[in-house]
Amino acid sequence: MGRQPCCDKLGVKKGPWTAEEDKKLINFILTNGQCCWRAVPKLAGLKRCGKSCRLRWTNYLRPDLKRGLLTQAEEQLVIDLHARLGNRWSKIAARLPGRTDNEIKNHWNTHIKKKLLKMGIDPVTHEPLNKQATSQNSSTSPAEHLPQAGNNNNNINNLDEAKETNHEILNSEENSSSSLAENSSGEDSLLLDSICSDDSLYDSLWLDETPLVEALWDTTPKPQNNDMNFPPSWEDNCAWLLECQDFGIHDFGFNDIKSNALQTIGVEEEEQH
DNA sequence: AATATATCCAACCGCATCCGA
DNA sequence: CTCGGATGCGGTTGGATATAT
Repeated sequence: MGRQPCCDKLGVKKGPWTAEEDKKLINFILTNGQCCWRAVPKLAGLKRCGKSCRLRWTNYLRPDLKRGLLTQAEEQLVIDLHARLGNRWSKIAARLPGRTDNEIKNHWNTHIKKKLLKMGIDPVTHEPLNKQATSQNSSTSPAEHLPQAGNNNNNINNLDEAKETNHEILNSEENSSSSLAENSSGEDSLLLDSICSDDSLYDSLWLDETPLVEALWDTTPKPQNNDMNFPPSWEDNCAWLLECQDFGIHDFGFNDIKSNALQTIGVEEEEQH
């Protein structure tokens, strides 16, 4: 009854990844690209299910990942997008280059939610809490107001209002949290500013279209591509990845990521012995 | 210093969706 | 059109770490 679990085979490992496993997966993906995940464990010599490999790669090992806390601008963008998209973390993550849905989801649950509550804003509806108490009957989660295919006039019409609200949040945070402001890079601020000041771009953020900002970063396979083929966009644009396989990638700004990964591998290997 | 409690985040689980046969 | 396999997504869990008592 029901679907068989994908990882029910004996000998399929679960739990935290070891450095050795990371190494195998990194080497495999860098050499062969992201092909069908089901085949990856076997081909890479891993005793994991494909799902687990995909998750490990997309959430942790991918070289284009940013590390560390979300900047203020990113956080603000997450709030904006959450107000429109609800808990559609992958959609939100798609608008934040180098961030994963898991990361954003975790950050939302641990940081942003609390911040909004502290400020008297309901993190689900993005309405002021006291206002919500009076209009509880009609209020639902933002996701429920959302269009399935991006044509909800209410949302479009409310963009300015929502933008304003979110700018207020941003501004009040600037006053209350200098550390956040320090964390926010100039690039991020510019990114957010340009997005917020450009209505068409801002509107496009919550439509199911790849924004210009993201297009510059997008290294993921396009959906229409056959997964068995290494996506040309990824390979063509990231020839460096293949070069990175055997030597440093410090010239590309990803040095922290891979060297961290490999450092971690080294450290963990030492610890294990 | 020891213990309890809170917080964070990587990873898992199960359902939804996509897509080819 | 239907079915079944593969992948994607969002919710949840559990272990590690930080903080409070």
